[in-house]
Amino acid sequence: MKSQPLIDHFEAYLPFEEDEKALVESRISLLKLKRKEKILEAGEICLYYTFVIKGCFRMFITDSDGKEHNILFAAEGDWISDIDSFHSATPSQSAIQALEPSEVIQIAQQDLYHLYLNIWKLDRIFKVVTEEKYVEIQNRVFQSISSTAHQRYVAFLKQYPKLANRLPNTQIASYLGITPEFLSMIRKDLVNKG
Amino acid sequence: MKSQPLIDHFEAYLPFEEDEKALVESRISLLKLKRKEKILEAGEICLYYTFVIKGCFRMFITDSDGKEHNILFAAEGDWISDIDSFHSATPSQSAIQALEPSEVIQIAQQDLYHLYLNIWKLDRIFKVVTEEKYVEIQNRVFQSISSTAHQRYVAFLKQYPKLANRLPNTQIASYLGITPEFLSMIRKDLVNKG
DNA sequence: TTAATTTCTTAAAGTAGTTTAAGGGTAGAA
DNA sequence: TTCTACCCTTAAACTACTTTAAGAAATTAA
Repeated sequence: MKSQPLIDHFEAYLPFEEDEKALVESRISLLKLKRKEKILEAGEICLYYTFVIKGCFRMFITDSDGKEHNILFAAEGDWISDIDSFHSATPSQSAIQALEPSEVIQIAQQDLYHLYLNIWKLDRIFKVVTEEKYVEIQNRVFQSISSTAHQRYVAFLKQYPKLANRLPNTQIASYLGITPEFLSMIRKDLVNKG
Repeated sequence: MKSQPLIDHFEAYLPFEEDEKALVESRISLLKLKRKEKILEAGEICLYYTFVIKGCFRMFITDSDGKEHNILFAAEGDWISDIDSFHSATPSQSAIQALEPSEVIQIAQQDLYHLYLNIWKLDRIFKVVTEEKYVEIQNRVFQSISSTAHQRYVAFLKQYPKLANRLPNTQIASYLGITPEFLSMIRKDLVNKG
């Protein structure tokens, strides 16, 4: 059943009946992506909530000088979408791109709303999922506002030890809000001074 | 009825029955605060979801050098709480303080959970409220990551024209992530160059 | 109304992080 | 296997923002 990874995810919050599982199964689609493929381009409307089964994605924005800035990463078991664009049906400011060959489950807007109306549990589950995502991004604001780049890099290593090994430093630098060159100097300092 | 402003807020999303209103009424409390009074200290567990009826609050963190950094503001009709601390019952990293004499409605954790169990609409409403808060903080990350302080100040003025007049520049500078001195120079530049 | 406190501004010196440039390393594609 | 595109590092010059200091203006408390 193609929705099994998603059902497992939901059942980590609340148990599901068979008819509920079947309804979910009927309203999702599976997608495979190559490295660098995008599931959302800046300026498009975000039409899907995307659940990562395998692989890794980045959400990023491009500033007025054409520079890309990573907002967040999503790996196995994470949701990724531009919530603003998805719900308001306005063009997205951000883009979402696979950093590795990846597999995802997608739910289109009208299907998600249909599921919300027919499975009350999903209101509760997505309330909690959104709260968790809120906490994640709030902690990102805490760090980016109150720490030096050096402290932020050390914190990133602690918080995402797996991602730190999977991602190229250019992507990490973009997430930390610094240049790859400056990250290089930080790494050098860390080796020298412990 | 002390819960009227909150009921009005809820009914902007979905209509409520009389018994639902009565249940809400029985599970909330009203609180008045003086300027500078805190509803949450850093290190405490956030015990309440707080809805602002009148006045204005800031949520801020204190870094290792003792400097305060504003994360967000909340005025009439906004919710404010440390969602992480509230749900995980762990000490809050942030503090919440009134910037003006204020009036709020508070819901304690166990009361909110009781309401969730008895009024299904609240799962949906708080899912949407949290999505809205997520979008707000995501836009903050977009700006803080991809703009100069000058651009961020101009964007702040456009986005929060009412707050810009109500708040002292020290609070705005802390939100923008710059010193009040540098904000002063930005304001001077704006007057000179348009 | 007065005193106390906070707020705003200016300016000079200092620093964290950027830019530019250039050489060497590494992985995916053909 | 070789090419090509990307990735990592170093270093010098540069810039956006901070720090410190100090005086004037505005708010708040008494």
